[in-house]
Amino acid sequence: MARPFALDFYKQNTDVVARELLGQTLVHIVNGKRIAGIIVETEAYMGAEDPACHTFGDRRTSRNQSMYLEGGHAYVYLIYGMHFCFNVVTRTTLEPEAVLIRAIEPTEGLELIRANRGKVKESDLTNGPGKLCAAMKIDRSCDGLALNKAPLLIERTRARVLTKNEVIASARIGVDYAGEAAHWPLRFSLRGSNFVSKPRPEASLKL
DNA sequence: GTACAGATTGAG
DNA sequence: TCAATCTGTACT
Repeated sequence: MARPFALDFYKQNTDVVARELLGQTLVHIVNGKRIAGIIVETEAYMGAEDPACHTFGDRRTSRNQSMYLEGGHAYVYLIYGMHFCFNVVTRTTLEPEAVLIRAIEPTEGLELIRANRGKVKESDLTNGPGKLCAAMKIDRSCDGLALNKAPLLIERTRARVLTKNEVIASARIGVDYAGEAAHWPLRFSLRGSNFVSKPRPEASLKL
C-alpha cells in the first residue's frame, strides 16, 4: 500500500515540490470511498516575490490565509465565482508558497468521478484545475486540511526518479498580468500524458 | 458604496 | 466569443 508523504516533504523549495509531485497520487476519501488520480500537471507559485501569486507582497486575506500554514496543508479557493482550485502549501509559515495541481489521470473511483463531472470525454474528466476539483469533490471545506492523512492526502506511488526528458517545464497558464513572472518556467507536466490541460505545453514549445 | 479583473470552464 | 458569479482591490 502506498504511503502518504510526511509533512517535511513539503518544506523543500516550491519548484522542487512541484516537479516531485508529478506521478504521485492525490486521494480524497468521500463517504468512505476513495477517489484518486495520478498528478500529471502542476504549477509553482513562489509567494511574496511572485506577482502571479495570491500572497505577492505578503498579502494576507480571508481567502488565502491557508497559504500561511506549514507546508503540507491544502489551499483551496474559488475562482471566477464558479470553480475551485486545489493547491499544496509548501515551505514554512514565513514563506507563503504553494503548488497548484492542474491535472490528474483518474485511477480510483471512476464511477464517482463520472457522476461528479457529467457526460464528458474520458480525457476531459480531470484535465484542468477546476475540473479535477469537481471530479474529486474538493471544495472550500477541504481548505486548510493536512495532506498526510484522511480524508485528503497525497501518496508516494512513483518510486523512481523522473528523467529530464519525461518532464516538460513551461510558462504558467492565465497569469499574463504578472509581467516578467508570466514567463517563468514554473508549469510542470508529464510528457506524453493524455490528461494534461490545454494548452498542451508540447504545442507551444520548441522540442 | 461602485467598478472591474481574475491561477476557469462550457456553451454558442 | 462570451457569460457564469465570488473575492479582492482600487477607486468615488
